[in-house]
Amino acid sequence: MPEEPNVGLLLFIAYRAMEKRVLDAVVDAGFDITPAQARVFQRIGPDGTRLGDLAEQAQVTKQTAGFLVDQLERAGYVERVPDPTDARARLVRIAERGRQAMPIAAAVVVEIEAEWTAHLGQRRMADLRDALTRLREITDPYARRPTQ
Amino acid sequence: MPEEPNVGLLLFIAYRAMEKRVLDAVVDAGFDITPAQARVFQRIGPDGTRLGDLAEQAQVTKQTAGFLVDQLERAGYVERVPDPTDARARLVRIAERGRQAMPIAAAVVVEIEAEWTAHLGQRRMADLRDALTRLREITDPYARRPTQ
DNA sequence: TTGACTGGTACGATTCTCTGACTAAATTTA
DNA sequence: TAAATTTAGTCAGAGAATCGTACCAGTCAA
Repeated sequence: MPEEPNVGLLLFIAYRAMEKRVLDAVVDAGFDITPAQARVFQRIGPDGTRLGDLAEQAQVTKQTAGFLVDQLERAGYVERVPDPTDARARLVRIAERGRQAMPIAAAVVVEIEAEWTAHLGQRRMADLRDALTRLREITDPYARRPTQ
Repeated sequence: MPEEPNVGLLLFIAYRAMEKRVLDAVVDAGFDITPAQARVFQRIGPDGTRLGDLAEQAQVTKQTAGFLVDQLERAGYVERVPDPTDARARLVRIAERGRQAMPIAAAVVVEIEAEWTAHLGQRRMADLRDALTRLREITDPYARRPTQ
Protein backbone atom coordinates (compact mmCIF):
# COMPACT_ATOMS: atom_id res chain seq x y z
CA MET A 1 0.00 0.00 0.00
CA PRO A 2 2.70 2.56 0.61
CA GLU A 3 3.59 2.15 -3.06
CA GLU A 4 0.19 3.23 -4.26
CA PRO A 5 -2.03 4.55 -1.53
CA ASN A 6 -5.73 3.98 -1.93
CA VAL A 7 -7.95 6.94 -2.59
CA GLY A 8 -9.31 6.85 0.95
CA LEU A 9 -5.90 7.48 2.41
CA LEU A 10 -5.23 10.25 -0.09
CA LEU A 11 -8.49 11.90 0.85
CA PHE A 12 -7.59 11.68 4.50
CA ILE A 13 -4.19 13.26 4.04
CA ALA A 14 -5.55 16.28 2.22
CA TYR A 15 -8.51 16.62 4.54
CA ARG A 16 -6.40 16.41 7.62
CA ALA A 17 -3.98 19.03 6.34
CA MET A 18 -6.76 21.51 5.77
CA GLU A 19 -8.50 20.80 9.04
CA LYS A 20 -5.33 21.25 11.00
CA ARG A 21 -4.41 24.56 9.45
CA VAL A 22 -7.87 26.02 9.78
CA LEU A 23 -8.18 24.91 13.35
CA ASP A 24 -4.74 26.18 14.28
CA ALA A 25 -5.58 29.58 12.85
CA VAL A 26 -8.85 29.78 14.71
CA VAL A 27 -7.25 28.69 17.96
CA ASP A 28 -4.38 31.13 17.47
CA ALA A 29 -6.95 33.88 17.09
CA GLY A 30 -8.11 33.13 20.59
CA PHE A 31 -11.06 30.85 19.90
CA ASP A 32 -10.55 27.73 21.92
CA ILE A 33 -12.27 25.03 19.99
CA THR A 34 -11.45 21.38 19.45
CA PRO A 35 -11.51 19.42 16.20
CA ALA A 36 -14.58 17.46 17.26
CA GLN A 37 -16.42 20.64 18.18
CA ALA A 38 -15.43 22.21 14.89
CA ARG A 39 -16.70 19.27 12.89
CA VAL A 40 -20.13 19.78 14.38
CA PHE A 41 -20.06 23.56 14.27
CA GLN A 42 -19.18 23.52 10.61
CA ARG A 43 -22.46 21.85 9.76
CA ILE A 44 -24.76 24.36 11.36
CA GLY A 45 -26.93 25.95 8.71
CA PRO A 46 -27.67 29.70 8.44
CA ASP A 47 -31.06 29.26 10.11
CA GLY A 48 -29.97 26.73 12.66
CA THR A 49 -29.90 22.99 12.49
CA ARG A 50 -31.41 20.28 14.64
CA LEU A 51 -29.17 18.24 16.83
CA GLY A 52 -30.14 15.03 15.12
CA ASP A 53 -29.24 16.44 11.73
CA LEU A 54 -25.91 17.66 13.02
CA ALA A 55 -25.23 14.23 14.43
CA GLU A 56 -26.10 12.55 11.18
CA GLN A 57 -23.99 14.87 9.08
CA ALA A 58 -21.01 14.71 11.38
CA GLN A 59 -21.45 10.95 11.60
CA VAL A 60 -21.67 10.71 15.34
CA THR A 61 -24.47 9.70 17.68
CA LYS A 62 -26.96 12.24 18.95
CA GLN A 63 -25.41 11.92 22.38
CA THR A 64 -22.00 12.80 21.09
CA ALA A 65 -23.36 15.71 19.11
CA GLY A 66 -25.24 16.86 22.19
CA PHE A 67 -22.12 16.63 24.27
CA LEU A 68 -20.19 18.76 21.79
CA VAL A 69 -23.00 21.27 21.37
CA ASP A 70 -23.14 21.62 25.16
CA GLN A 71 -19.53 22.70 25.14
CA LEU A 72 -19.98 25.01 22.19
CA GLU A 73 -22.96 26.53 23.93
CA ARG A 74 -21.13 27.02 27.21
CA ALA A 75 -18.31 28.73 25.33
CA GLY A 76 -20.78 31.02 23.58
CA TYR A 77 -20.27 29.75 20.06
CA VAL A 78 -23.81 28.48 19.60
CA GLU A 79 -27.21 28.71 21.20
CA ARG A 80 -30.22 26.43 21.31
CA VAL A 81 -33.56 27.88 20.42
CA PRO A 82 -36.92 26.15 20.22
CA ASP A 83 -37.86 24.82 16.83
CA PRO A 84 -41.10 26.62 15.92
CA THR A 85 -42.22 23.68 13.84
CA ASP A 86 -41.76 20.97 16.45
CA ALA A 87 -41.93 21.41 20.19
CA ARG A 88 -39.75 18.38 20.80
CA ALA A 89 -36.91 19.78 18.80
CA ARG A 90 -34.55 22.65 19.21
CA LEU A 91 -32.43 24.38 16.66
CA VAL A 92 -28.75 24.82 17.22
CA ARG A 93 -27.82 28.25 15.94
CA ILE A 94 -24.55 30.07 15.64
CA ALA A 95 -24.23 32.68 18.37
CA GLU A 96 -22.21 35.86 18.51
CA ARG A 97 -18.87 34.38 19.42
CA GLY A 98 -19.30 31.71 16.81
CA ARG A 99 -20.04 34.32 14.20
CA GLN A 100 -16.83 36.12 15.11
CA ALA A 101 -14.78 33.00 14.53
CA MET A 102 -16.20 32.22 11.13
CA PRO A 103 -14.38 34.82 9.02
CA ILE A 104 -11.07 33.64 10.40
CA ALA A 105 -11.77 30.08 9.36
CA ALA A 106 -13.12 31.24 6.02
CA ALA A 107 -10.00 33.26 5.32
CA VAL A 108 -7.73 30.31 5.93
CA VAL A 109 -9.87 28.10 3.72
CA VAL A 110 -9.57 30.65 0.93
CA GLU A 111 -5.84 30.80 1.48
CA ILE A 112 -5.41 27.04 1.38
CA GLU A 113 -7.64 26.64 -1.64
CA ALA A 114 -5.51 29.26 -3.38
CA GLU A 115 -2.38 27.31 -2.56
CA TRP A 116 -3.91 24.13 -3.83
CA THR A 117 -5.02 25.86 -6.99
CA ALA A 118 -1.52 27.21 -7.49
CA HIS A 119 -0.11 23.74 -7.09
CA LEU A 120 -2.61 21.87 -9.24
CA GLY A 121 -3.59 24.53 -11.70
CA GLN A 122 -7.05 25.98 -12.02
CA ARG A 123 -8.33 23.23 -14.20
CA ARG A 124 -7.35 20.35 -11.99
CA MET A 125 -8.55 22.13 -8.90
CA ALA A 126 -11.94 22.75 -10.44
CA ASP A 127 -12.10 19.13 -11.52
CA LEU A 128 -11.20 18.01 -8.03
CA ARG A 129 -14.00 20.01 -6.52
CA ASP A 130 -16.36 18.77 -9.15
CA ALA A 131 -15.44 15.13 -8.64
CA LEU A 132 -15.81 15.40 -4.88
CA THR A 133 -19.15 17.11 -5.22
CA ARG A 134 -20.43 14.38 -7.51
CA LEU A 135 -19.03 11.73 -5.23
CA ARG A 136 -21.08 13.17 -2.47
CA GLU A 137 -24.18 11.91 -4.20
CA ILE A 138 -23.18 8.37 -3.37
CA THR A 139 -21.11 8.85 -0.22
CA ASP A 140 -23.23 11.24 1.79
CA PRO A 141 -26.51 9.69 2.84
CA TYR A 142 -27.55 13.02 4.25
CA ALA A 143 -27.04 14.92 1.01
CA ARG A 144 -29.47 12.72 -0.83
CA ARG A 145 -32.31 13.99 1.24
CA PRO A 146 -33.76 17.41 0.42
CA THR A 147 -32.59 19.91 3.03
CA GLN A 148 -36.08 20.48 4.35
CA MET B 1 -21.05 27.33 3.67
CA PRO B 2 -23.83 24.83 3.40
CA GLU B 3 -24.58 26.27 -0.02
CA GLU B 4 -21.15 25.48 -1.36
CA PRO B 5 -19.14 23.30 0.93
CA ASN B 6 -15.45 23.91 1.00
CA VAL B 7 -13.12 21.31 -0.37
CA GLY B 8 -12.08 20.22 3.10
CA LEU B 9 -15.59 19.18 3.96
CA LEU B 10 -16.01 17.40 0.66
CA LEU B 11 -12.80 15.50 1.28
CA PHE B 12 -14.02 14.53 4.70
CA ILE B 13 -17.33 13.22 3.46
CA ALA B 14 -15.78 10.94 0.88
CA TYR B 15 -13.03 9.81 3.20
CA ARG B 16 -15.42 9.03 5.99
CA ALA B 17 -17.68 7.01 3.73
CA MET B 18 -14.83 4.82 2.61
CA GLU B 19 -13.37 4.39 6.07
CA LYS B 20 -16.69 3.37 7.51
CA ARG B 21 -17.42 0.75 4.90
CA VAL B 22 -13.97 -0.77 5.03
CA LEU B 23 -13.97 -0.90 8.78
CA ASP B 24 -17.47 -2.36 8.96
CA ALA B 25 -16.46 -5.12 6.57
CA VAL B 26 -13.34 -5.95 8.54
CA VAL B 27 -15.23 -5.97 11.82
CA ASP B 28 -18.01 -8.07 10.32
CA ALA B 29 -15.38 -10.59 9.28
CA GLY B 30 -14.52 -11.02 12.93
CA PHE B 31 -11.55 -8.71 13.27
CA ASP B 32 -12.25 -6.42 16.14
CA ILE B 33 -10.43 -3.24 15.36
CA THR B 34 -11.26 0.38 15.98
CA PRO B 35 -10.96 3.30 13.55
CA ALA B 36 -8.01 4.76 15.42
CA GLN B 37 -6.21 1.44 15.40
CA ALA B 38 -6.92 1.03 11.71
CA ARG B 39 -5.54 4.44 10.88
CA VAL B 40 -2.22 3.45 12.40
CA PHE B 41 -2.24 -0.09 11.07
CA GLN B 42 -2.82 1.16 7.56
CA ARG B 43 0.50 2.98 7.56
CA ILE B 44 2.71 0.06 8.45
CA GLY B 45 5.10 -0.61 5.60
CA PRO B 46 5.94 -4.05 4.22
CA ASP B 47 9.18 -4.22 6.18
CA GLY B 48 7.83 -2.64 9.31
CA THR B 49 7.71 0.96 10.37
CA ARG B 50 9.01 2.79 13.38
CA LEU B 51 6.57 4.01 15.96
CA GLY B 52 7.60 7.61 15.47
CA ASP B 53 7.02 7.38 11.74
CA LEU B 54 3.61 5.85 12.27
CA ALA B 55 2.75 8.63 14.67
CA GLU B 56 3.84 11.27 12.21
CA GLN B 57 1.94 9.79 9.30
CA ALA B 58 -1.21 9.20 11.28
CA GLN B 59 -0.87 12.69 12.76
CA VAL B 60 -0.93 11.69 16.38
CA THR B 61 1.65 11.89 19.13
CA LYS B 62 4.08 9.07 19.74
CA GLN B 63 2.24 8.26 22.93
CA THR B 64 -1.04 7.84 21.14
CA ALA B 65 0.56 5.72 18.45
CA GLY B 66 2.23 3.64 21.14
CA PHE B 67 -1.07 3.20 22.92
CA LEU B 68 -2.76 2.00 19.74
CA VAL B 69 0.12 -0.26 18.75
CA ASP B 70 -0.02 -1.82 22.21
CA GLN B 71 -3.60 -2.80 21.56
CA LEU B 72 -2.90 -4.04 18.05
CA GLU B 73 -0.04 -6.07 19.43
CA ARG B 74 -2.10 -7.58 22.21
CA ALA B 75 -4.75 -8.56 19.67
CA GLY B 76 -2.12 -10.19 17.46
CA TYR B 77 -2.37 -7.82 14.52
CA VAL B 78 1.17 -6.50 14.77
CA GLU B 79 4.44 -7.30 16.48
CA ARG B 80 7.38 -5.19 17.56
CA VAL B 81 10.82 -6.30 16.50
CA PRO B 82 14.17 -4.64 17.18
CA ASP B 83 15.34 -2.28 14.49
CA PRO B 84 18.66 -3.70 13.31
CA THR B 85 19.89 -0.26 12.36
CA ASP B 86 19.24 1.45 15.68
CA ALA B 87 19.12 -0.22 19.06
CA ARG B 88 16.85 2.45 20.49
CA ALA B 89 14.19 1.83 17.91
CA ARG B 90 11.83 -1.00 17.20
CA LEU B 91 9.94 -1.76 14.05
CA VAL B 92 6.22 -2.32 14.13
CA ARG B 93 5.45 -5.13 11.73
CA ILE B 94 2.25 -6.73 10.59
CA ALA B 95 1.76 -10.10 12.28
CA GLU B 96 -0.22 -13.14 11.22
CA ARG B 97 -3.65 -11.98 12.29
CA GLY B 98 -3.05 -8.61 10.73
CA ARG B 99 -2.07 -10.23 7.50
CA GLN B 100 -5.32 -12.19 7.50
CA ALA B 101 -7.36 -9.02 7.79
CA MET B 102 -5.68 -7.20 4.94
CA PRO B 103 -7.29 -8.94 1.96
CA ILE B 104 -10.72 -8.22 3.39
CA ALA B 105 -9.99 -4.53 3.61
CA ALA B 106 -8.34 -4.54 0.21
CA ALA B 107 -11.37 -6.19 -1.38
CA VAL B 108 -13.73 -3.56 -0.03
CA VAL B 109 -11.44 -0.79 -1.21
CA VAL B 110 -11.46 -2.28 -4.69
CA GLU B 111 -15.23 -2.53 -4.56
CA ILE B 112 -15.69 1.05 -3.46
CA GLU B 113 -13.23 2.39 -5.98
CA ALA B 114 -15.15 0.51 -8.65
CA GLU B 115 -18.38 2.14 -7.51
CA TRP B 116 -16.79 5.54 -7.54
CA THR B 117 -15.37 4.92 -10.99
CA ALA B 118 -18.79 3.86 -12.20
CA HIS B 119 -20.29 7.02 -10.80
CA LEU B 120 -17.66 9.46 -11.98
CA GLY B 121 -16.42 7.74 -15.10
CA GLN B 122 -12.92 6.42 -15.58
CA ARG B 123 -11.49 9.71 -16.61
CA ARG B 124 -12.72 11.74 -13.69
CA MET B 125 -11.78 9.01 -11.24
CA ALA B 126 -8.24 8.89 -12.61
CA ASP B 127 -8.05 12.66 -12.44
CA LEU B 128 -9.27 12.60 -8.86
CA ARG B 129 -6.58 10.17 -7.84
CA ASP B 130 -4.00 12.17 -9.73
CA ALA B 131 -5.03 15.45 -8.14
CA LEU B 132 -4.98 13.97 -4.65
CA THR B 133 -1.59 12.41 -5.24
CA ARG B 134 -0.17 15.72 -6.39
CA LEU B 135 -1.79 17.49 -3.51
CA ARG B 136 0.04 15.19 -1.20
CA GLU B 137 3.26 16.93 -2.15
CA ILE B 138 2.11 20.00 -0.29
CA THR B 139 -0.19 18.53 2.32
CA ASP B 140 1.77 15.58 3.62
CA PRO B 141 4.91 16.69 5.40
CA TYR B 142 5.90 13.06 5.70
CA ALA B 143 5.71 12.38 1.98
CA ARG B 144 8.23 15.06 1.16
CA ARG B 145 10.91 13.17 2.94
CA PRO B 146 12.49 10.21 1.12
CA THR B 147 11.33 7.00 2.79
CA GLN B 148 14.80 6.30 4.14
C1' DT C 1 33.72 11.05 27.26
C1' DT C 2 30.67 14.35 27.61
C1' DG C 3 26.71 16.82 25.96
C1' DA C 4 23.04 17.25 22.74
C1' DC C 5 19.76 14.69 20.22
C1' DT C 6 16.58 10.88 19.11
C1' DG C 7 13.31 6.74 19.76
C1' DG C 8 10.41 5.32 22.80
C1' DT C 9 7.81 4.66 27.38
C1' DA C 10 5.15 5.97 31.85
C1' DC C 11 1.82 8.64 34.14
C1' DG C 12 -2.08 11.50 34.66
C1' DA C 13 -5.69 14.38 32.86
C1' DT C 14 -9.06 15.52 29.23
C1' DT C 15 -11.78 14.79 25.51
C1' DC C 16 -14.52 12.00 22.64
C1' DT C 17 -17.51 8.39 21.77
C1' DC C 18 -20.75 4.78 22.37
C1' DT C 19 -24.77 1.78 24.53
C1' DG C 20 -28.78 1.61 27.05
C1' DA C 21 -32.51 3.59 29.29
C1' DC C 22 -35.58 7.37 29.65
C1' DT C 23 -39.02 11.72 28.86
C1' DA C 24 -41.87 14.31 26.03
C1' DA C 25 -43.95 15.66 21.77
C1' DA C 26 -45.76 14.26 17.27
C1' DT C 27 -47.84 11.03 14.29
C1' DT C 28 -50.32 7.05 13.10
C1' DT C 29 -53.73 3.66 13.93
C1' DA C 30 -57.76 1.65 15.49
C1' DT D 1 -60.32 10.48 20.10
C1' DA D 2 -57.69 7.29 22.71
C1' DA D 3 -53.93 4.12 22.31
C1' DA D 4 -49.78 2.73 20.07
C1' DT D 5 -45.79 3.99 17.64
C1' DT D 6 -42.32 6.93 16.14
C1' DT D 7 -39.26 10.83 16.65
C1' DA D 8 -36.25 14.51 19.13
C1' DG D 9 -33.55 14.89 22.59
C1' DT D 10 -31.42 14.01 27.34
C1' DC D 11 -29.18 11.41 31.29
C1' DA D 12 -25.91 8.23 33.16
C1' DG D 13 -22.08 5.32 32.89
C1' DA D 14 -18.23 3.19 30.62
C1' DG D 15 -14.61 2.66 27.38
C1' DA D 16 -11.50 4.62 23.81
C1' DA D 17 -8.44 8.14 22.11
C1' DT D 18 -5.57 11.92 22.75
C1' DC D 19 -2.33 15.00 24.72
C1' DG D 20 1.40 17.25 27.94
C1' DT D 21 5.03 16.49 30.97
C1' DA D 22 8.56 13.86 32.54
C1' DC D 23 11.63 10.32 31.92
C1' DC D 24 15.11 6.52 30.23
C1' DA D 25 18.25 4.51 26.99
C1' DG D 26 20.89 4.50 22.80
C1' DT D 27 23.32 7.43 19.24
C1' DC D 28 26.25 10.85 17.49
C1' DA D 29 29.27 14.77 17.21
C1' DA D 30 32.86 17.52 19.22
